[in-house]
Amino acid sequence: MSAFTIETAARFVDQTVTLKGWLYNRRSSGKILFLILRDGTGIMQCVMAKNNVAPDVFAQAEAIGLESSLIVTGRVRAEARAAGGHEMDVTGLEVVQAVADYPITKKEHGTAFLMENRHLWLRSRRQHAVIRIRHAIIKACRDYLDANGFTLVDTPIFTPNACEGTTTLFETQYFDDKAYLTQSGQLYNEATAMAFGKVYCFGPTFRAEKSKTRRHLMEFWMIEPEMAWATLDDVMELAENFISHIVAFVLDTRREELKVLERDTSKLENVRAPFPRLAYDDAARMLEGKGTEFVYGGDFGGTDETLVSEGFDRPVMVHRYPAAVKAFYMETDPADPGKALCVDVLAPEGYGEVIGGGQRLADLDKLQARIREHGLPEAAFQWYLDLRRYGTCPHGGFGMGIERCVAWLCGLEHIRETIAFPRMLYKIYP
RNA sequence: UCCUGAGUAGCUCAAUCGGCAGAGCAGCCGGCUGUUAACCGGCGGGUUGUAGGUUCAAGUCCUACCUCAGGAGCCA
Repeated sequence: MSAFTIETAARFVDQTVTLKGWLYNRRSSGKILFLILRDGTGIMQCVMAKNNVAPDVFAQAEAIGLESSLIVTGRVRAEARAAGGHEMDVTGLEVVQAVADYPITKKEHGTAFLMENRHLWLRSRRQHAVIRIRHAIIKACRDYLDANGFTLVDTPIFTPNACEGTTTLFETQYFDDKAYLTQSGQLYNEATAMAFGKVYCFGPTFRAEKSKTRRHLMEFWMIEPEMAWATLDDVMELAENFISHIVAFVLDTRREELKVLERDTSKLENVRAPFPRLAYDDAARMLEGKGTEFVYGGDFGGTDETLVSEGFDRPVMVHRYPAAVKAFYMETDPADPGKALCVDVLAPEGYGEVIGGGQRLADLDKLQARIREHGLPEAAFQWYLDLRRYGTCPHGGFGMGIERCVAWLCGLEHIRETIAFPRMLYKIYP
């Protein structure tokens, strides 16, 4: 009986249960009171008839404000008229705390107000659905890699050097030294892949880019698998199977939440491997005459990504970008030395890049030359170069940004809703 | 960092050419035994983001600043 939660109400039909939760909404019709409670697992309508409870209990229930914490006792009943399919006939009520003036009301609010009250906004139905889908996505990521021979080896958050010299790092004091917050676990992944074969890391990453768009956070979570003895083709195959598994798992286990979000799930049903593969040169050709500012040889902008992906009903894998626009550790294409053996997976419906990865440069001399060309401090990379001195081999992997994946699967306008407490440009409260 | 837009009641927004500061929701009081953002009647609620300026008169026009939102670049 103590195990009752709203989510499992179907198992408790015709039983008297105790529900601990919060007052989500209330409607009244004279001598009958509809208390809509939430308990973290769902929402349930609790019906209190005036002649079923003591007069003071009824009066108390009429007076308490939204988000009052309550312990309600009553009998569970299947009821088609109630959202969720079940409701409770209330016989007992204990008010743990009567709340007045809960800031978030039933009518519409602006984004600024809701973000200022993010700690309370999380209680709302939409936000609840998003965070539960996020959880399902993370579980699917781990399950897939765990079931396919990958070992979780987490990488450090404090790092002494930049992974990619171009992006901005958050600098922090490390006793008498400076340290930076990680922006990728990839270089360390390469070390652990040489020790364990197939590995992944999963954790927060930090980018001090002054980006102010619907696709950027200063702090975001990234899952990064890395495989020894892998080519670009292996990396692409992993990426499409990985994403297919995640989408299938979410469709399978989070239907209710997708419904709350009014997500068009037909667009997600198509997401099955294999994904179309598009060479950079072909993608660039698709952009010709589309009126973008894209110039051949450069990277794609957000609108370019949308233009490329809109011709496909599932994610598209764009590979072999010009080496000049990619990071120093990318392996070059033996068939075209100007190109890097890399891949970006572009999500459909304009959600853009969710995965970036590729095959890593395996040769010691070439890697040393590349580090010099990029003006990176060679001394800091000695441990990384050791990986090429002692048993180098073809290897590769990718990183997937969890928040972009959540935004895509949930069909969200803005990435700020994909994490409980988003860190955004100049905004770090609450 | 750059470009654009917005700051008016607790919240979401009105306010015509510069001429008495308004509505819905929330709150409070009352009504209703099946409501679905319930509904119906009544009441209270304002230093119009901040600081200057123009004017008989500024929410409205001008200047600066602050905050927020949208977009760009960069990226996942």
